[in-house]
Amino acid sequence: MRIGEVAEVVAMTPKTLRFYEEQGLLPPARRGTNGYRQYDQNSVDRLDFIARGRAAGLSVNQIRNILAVQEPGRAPCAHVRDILAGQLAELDTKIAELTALRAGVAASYHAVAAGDPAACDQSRICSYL
Amino acid sequence: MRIGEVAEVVAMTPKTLRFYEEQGLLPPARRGTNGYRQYDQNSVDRLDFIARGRAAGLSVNQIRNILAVQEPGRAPCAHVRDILAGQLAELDTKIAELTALRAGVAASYHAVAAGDPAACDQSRICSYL
DNA sequence: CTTGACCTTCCCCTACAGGGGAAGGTGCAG
DNA sequence: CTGCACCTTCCCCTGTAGGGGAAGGTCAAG
Repeated sequence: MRIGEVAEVVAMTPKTLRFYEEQGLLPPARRGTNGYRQYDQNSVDRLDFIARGRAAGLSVNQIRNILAVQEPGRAPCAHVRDILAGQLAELDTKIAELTALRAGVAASYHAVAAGDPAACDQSRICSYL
Repeated sequence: MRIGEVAEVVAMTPKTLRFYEEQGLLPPARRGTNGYRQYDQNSVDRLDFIARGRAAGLSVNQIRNILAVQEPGRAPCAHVRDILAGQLAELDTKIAELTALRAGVAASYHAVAAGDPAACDQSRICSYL
């Protein structure tokens, strides 16, 4: 398959596939006599895997780490599990921080909303923040 | 206070303070006769607010929107309230997105953790992601 | 034969949030 | 007076995840 066909199958662009190859997420593609990259079902599977990782919020770097561990030896799943656990912890922290900030903004909002609009209009200055 | 002192107090660098000023998060600093920027407790308070926002994952742009509301002499309270409401909605959306992503990652994590390591070894790609 | 669609490499561009370091001015201590 | 730490502006660099478009090669069809 040519790069454009594969790209369409996996819902990416040729640019993205070349980028992933350059970044080491794909092995250097075989080339035809014309120099065109040639792909097969293996490539599609790998790209689908990459797409799932991206959808799970993993960075290209994290995915490369996962893929690199597959090559030599064993236990890629344990590695994947650890990376996902880290991802969960990161998300939990971020959610907690955002929730705290939301509370702060909500407090400001209620202070403003509870203020007397007349006083505000008079001074043209919002004094409730 | 000089820029370096303030930077240390708020655990940032002088570079960052100049960057925030350039980006409109800080008003253009007063200057001494020598051209040095001069800061006061107001600046520190504002920078602390910015730091909390950044720590919560808000972009400089979002923080600027929040801070623009606090500029005195500008907007009536109704407008202030609306902008804060917009910020709240944005935060809610972001929290919801992160929460959904967390659920997806958690599902993948449990699938991997519950998976058979043998099956993992067989396929070149972790089949549980 | 030529057109159009595809492919190749190459370099630059985006937004984000600053960091590095140069070249030059300032202020205080020894 | 000199050294050093600090400040100023200026421009370029980093990493992320690609996108835009140029210049040129290739292939199938009309």
